[in-house]
Amino acid sequence: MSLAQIRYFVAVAEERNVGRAARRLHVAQPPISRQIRSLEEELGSPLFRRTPRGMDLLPAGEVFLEHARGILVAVEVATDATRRAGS
Amino acid sequence: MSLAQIRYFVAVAEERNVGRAARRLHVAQPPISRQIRSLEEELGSPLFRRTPRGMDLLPAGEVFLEHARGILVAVEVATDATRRAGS
DNA sequence: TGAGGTTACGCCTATCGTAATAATG
DNA sequence: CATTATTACGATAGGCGTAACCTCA
Repeated sequence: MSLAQIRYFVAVAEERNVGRAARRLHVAQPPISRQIRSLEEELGSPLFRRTPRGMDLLPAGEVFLEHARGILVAVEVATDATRRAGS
Repeated sequence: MSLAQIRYFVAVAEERNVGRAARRLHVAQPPISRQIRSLEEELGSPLFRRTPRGMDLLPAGEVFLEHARGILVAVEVATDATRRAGS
């Protein structure tokens, strides 16, 4: 698992659409699609249901989403606190 | 910043020695040394003081260490909770 | 049949390991 | 001068983007 995968996941979960997530993150769709699949494989279960209109969060995805947001915030907090401590 | 960098950092901080951290993580010393330096550059300040006997945590390093442990735990918790939810 | 997700494929960057080098008490 | 960290360097793997393809209401 990587922080990029977590960021991609959160964007897709919030946009419910890979293409919009890609534009928001300034990357192409395929990297997002691949990283989401890789994350699902690592976690052992699908996080989204694919529909012709986009991506619907499954229950496992909802669980991961809450934790994922916390991880990204924790990284920011760690960065800021360390930068402050180093000045 | 990557989760690998955070794991490398925690190992070095706990072992106070790059070589021991490397053995513990089953990688060679140079990757650890490089990733620590890269992390320090990203955070804008050194995290360790280099001595001929190893690595001493600086104040900024102590700050980062506490946050870093929390991030790694959060990743584990997120993984376990999601695996459970998907079963 | 159109909107959106996925696969194929080639490139390119990042990371690794081995070996050589530096630094310091 | 021994111990430890770092730099050099070549090899490999992982990630990205473009283009082609699939899927389903």
